[in-house]
Amino acid sequence: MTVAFSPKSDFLRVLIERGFVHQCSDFAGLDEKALAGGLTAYIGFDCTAPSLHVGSMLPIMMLRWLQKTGGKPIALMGGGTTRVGDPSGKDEARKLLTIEQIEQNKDGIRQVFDKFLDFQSGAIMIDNAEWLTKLNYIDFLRDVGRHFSVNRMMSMDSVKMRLERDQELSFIEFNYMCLQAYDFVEINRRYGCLLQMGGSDQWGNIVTGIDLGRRMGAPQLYALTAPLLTTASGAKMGKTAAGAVWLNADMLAPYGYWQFWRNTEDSDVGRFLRLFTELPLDEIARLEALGGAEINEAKKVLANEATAMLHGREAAETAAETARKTFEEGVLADSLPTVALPASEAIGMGVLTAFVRAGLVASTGEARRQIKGGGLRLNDDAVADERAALVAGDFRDGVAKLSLGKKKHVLLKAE
RNA sequence: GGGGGAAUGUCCCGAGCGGCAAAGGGGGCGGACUGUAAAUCCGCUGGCUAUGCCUUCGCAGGUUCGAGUCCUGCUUCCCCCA
Repeated sequence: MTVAFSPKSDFLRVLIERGFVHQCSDFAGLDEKALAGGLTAYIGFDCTAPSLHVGSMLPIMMLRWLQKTGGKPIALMGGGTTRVGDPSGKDEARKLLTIEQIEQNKDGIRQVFDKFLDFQSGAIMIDNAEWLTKLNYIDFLRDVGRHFSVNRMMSMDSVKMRLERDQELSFIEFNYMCLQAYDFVEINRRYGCLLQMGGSDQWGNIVTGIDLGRRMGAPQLYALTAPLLTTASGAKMGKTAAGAVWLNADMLAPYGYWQFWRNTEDSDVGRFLRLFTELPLDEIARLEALGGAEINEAKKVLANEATAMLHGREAAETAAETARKTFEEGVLADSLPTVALPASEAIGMGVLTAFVRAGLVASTGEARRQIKGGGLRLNDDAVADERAALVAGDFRDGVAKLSLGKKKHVLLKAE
């Protein structure tokens, strides 16, 4: 998406240059506010999982840039809205999370924000449970509900689509918009926040909030959305074979995170460097221009920078080194993911079981199939016999290397 | 309130004359080719202590040697009429 507007403020300039901007309710007006300094903006995050995943990196980076350009970022935890459970999507009797679970999730998510935002100097994290749970239905209807135009909500794309397709749109879901809109007004009232950002799918909700603000006498509010991120081949970002690409280290080790970025498609490298690193644009332009196999250098830079920001420079370097040894030298790197077993159990264990225990395959049946397809390797030799067992000699220095395909390696350690 | 449809492999979509571990796609995984890329081609895509055994077609019963398929009841969803 090319944005024609030429901003005067650093905030908008950086966001536009780097490709964060999809739509804005009023570029000129927002630019002015940003230029005046101290712009406060927020983004909402769900608390449905104990960690955010890469899909959330884009909004997180927007908050980070806001702070870097002199603004005040607010990370809003959806503790209140998560309690209702977002009903969008159709099937699934979705289980409601308990309040304790939500609190735990919040703790996990907070760890990530600590790395990207500076809470000592202005950034804040809030939870909409603080005000939403205290709402009284009658009061809410009287003071807030009357300002919502159902006509208008019916005309929103997300709603129209559902109606046209005869898909159910539950009352809760409809109310979700109202709560989210109310959040915006409430956050403005409490923190003087003028801007809500989010993914492009949030446009309708944000604009509803602006509308509500106007009717409730709030100052002019603004919306800014980021493009929905897909890879160049159209897949949604953030899912890989191993599952979601989590941001918390205890759910995905730095090595795995590094690998995720390293495996970026060629045509995504430049875009991702702009979005997910803070390298200067001319440097990125240089990296992006690399052709052929040289583009791999750009991918390494991307992986290093992105991992360093999340897990620290040291962890990034370790991951890079592990990858270098593993892929470029074919040497066994002792920092690969490791699964430890008692020696008594490990030696004599069937290969099928071993790969299951290492977490590379889900069942012995899958292991069998992978062997047929030549996908499993033990110490870099293809496993040919599914009945083979691990012997003491397989453990060099107590460690055997199990591989699935070319990229996934796990060390099995006999203790 | 009346009438007519629908629910399939625990990722999704979807075929399925009483012999079914169940067609076909998408997605995913693996192999070949490469550069840890893309594109392309090929294979795989219920579980297990495995020439066998066990569990799967909304739920519960029934008919049958044998049920995803036929019958009955129930649940949920959709459409038309009121």
